[in-house]
Amino acid sequence: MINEAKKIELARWLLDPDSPLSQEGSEDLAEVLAALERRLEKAGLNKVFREIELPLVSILEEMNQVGVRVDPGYLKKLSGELNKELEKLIKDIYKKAGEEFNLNSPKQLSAILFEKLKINPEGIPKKKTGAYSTDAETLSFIKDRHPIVAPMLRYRELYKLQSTYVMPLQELIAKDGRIHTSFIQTGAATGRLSSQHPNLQNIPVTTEWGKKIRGAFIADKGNSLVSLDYSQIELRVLASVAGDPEMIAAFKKKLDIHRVTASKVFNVPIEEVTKEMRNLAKTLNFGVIYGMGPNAFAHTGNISVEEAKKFISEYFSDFASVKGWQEKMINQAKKDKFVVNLNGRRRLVPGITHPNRRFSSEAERVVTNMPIQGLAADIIKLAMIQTDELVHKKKWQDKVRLLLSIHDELIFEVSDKMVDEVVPEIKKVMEAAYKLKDVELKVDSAVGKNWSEL
DNA sequence: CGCATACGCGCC
DNA sequence: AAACGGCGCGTTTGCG
Repeated sequence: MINEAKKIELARWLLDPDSPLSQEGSEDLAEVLAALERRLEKAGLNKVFREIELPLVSILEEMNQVGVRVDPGYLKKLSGELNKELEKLIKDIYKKAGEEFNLNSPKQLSAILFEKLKINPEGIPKKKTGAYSTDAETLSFIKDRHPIVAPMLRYRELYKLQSTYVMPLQELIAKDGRIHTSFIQTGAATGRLSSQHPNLQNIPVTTEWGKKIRGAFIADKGNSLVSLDYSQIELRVLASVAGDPEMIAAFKKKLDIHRVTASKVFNVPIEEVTKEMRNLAKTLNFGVIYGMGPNAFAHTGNISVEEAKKFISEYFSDFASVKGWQEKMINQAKKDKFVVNLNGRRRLVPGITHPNRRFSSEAERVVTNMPIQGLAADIIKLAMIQTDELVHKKKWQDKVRLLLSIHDELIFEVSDKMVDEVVPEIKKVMEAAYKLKDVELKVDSAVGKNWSEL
């Protein structure tokens, strides 16, 4: 049974997912809930409430309670290795700076780099406090201007891993040897889940040292970790909701979507798409989902603003339905002051008619992004519910446990003996969790003894 | 002193 | 000047 306070929280969040949810209220809960349920009904949110959010409550509680096993000895060793590396870097940086300073202070670092060491600040943006930026992008940009920069970048990378992951994770291992995150159902305005204390949705994956952290997350004895992730779920959702024939055809033919985009915007046959062209197309594909403008695209893609404009306009002529869909969504939102996804999940966008372009543009990006991100979120939630039903139907409760939900992937802990039988079944359920018009869902899976093997 | 903000950065 | 959607978290800094 779900208590009334929880239902009220969910109902309020569905009605206005951006508003902060302060619990409290000694009123008559039943009465408050009844009123909210009438509002949900009127807003077309009944289905999302009853068929997605309510069934998810107990699943999330179970996940939070189960937790994921972490190897404390492994983390301790990793921490020692990181410290050793950090020591070396700190010495080197102090020597090259000619003095000691707080390496974790962007303000002090900025003073060392651009005042004391007189590094040429040309082309370097200033932050709002007036100091030159020292973020990773800036440092990479000036790497050749002074030998202090490379070790500083390295320090940043390793210190981040140490302070955000390796140290805190050790503290958070419970008596059962596992880390218990809290998945927050009302944590994201698009309908996604969030994860806190710790956040297990942003465990490093990119760098070599980052991957090592994933190695600390292990399966129980006699079990394996299994990940199942939706392939290109947001682009598939976009293709479907925009009804774009070119994108739909690409997915039907099981082509690499970024290569297809590259082939179209560069006007070359698909075999002639280079890595660079594909990379730019990938940036473009994601940029469209995020509502990226020419400025941001030029920046990310490392091209001129003029070129960026050309690529974007080429993209929208190649995928005209995407443009048409975005305009339709924006026009509707201007009338309604809210946007809904295919399941009726909504987000209020009062800023859509704001006279200041900065605010109206921001609202427009929300309007074109939320229906995509929010439908993808619905799909993974339905997958959680339906895989849970599968596990119960098959009486696999003791053999298959859902541990993590990371936006487009689910991670299970599965008894070794059951892996071969279970994985194809879960995959099947996930791929059928939601019927997207004209586009199939595709799920990839991986099995390992720890998270870094997945 | 605690707290909010700025900055930076990890993930999808 | 300006930066593209959604998050959570560690550290520094300045404010009350």
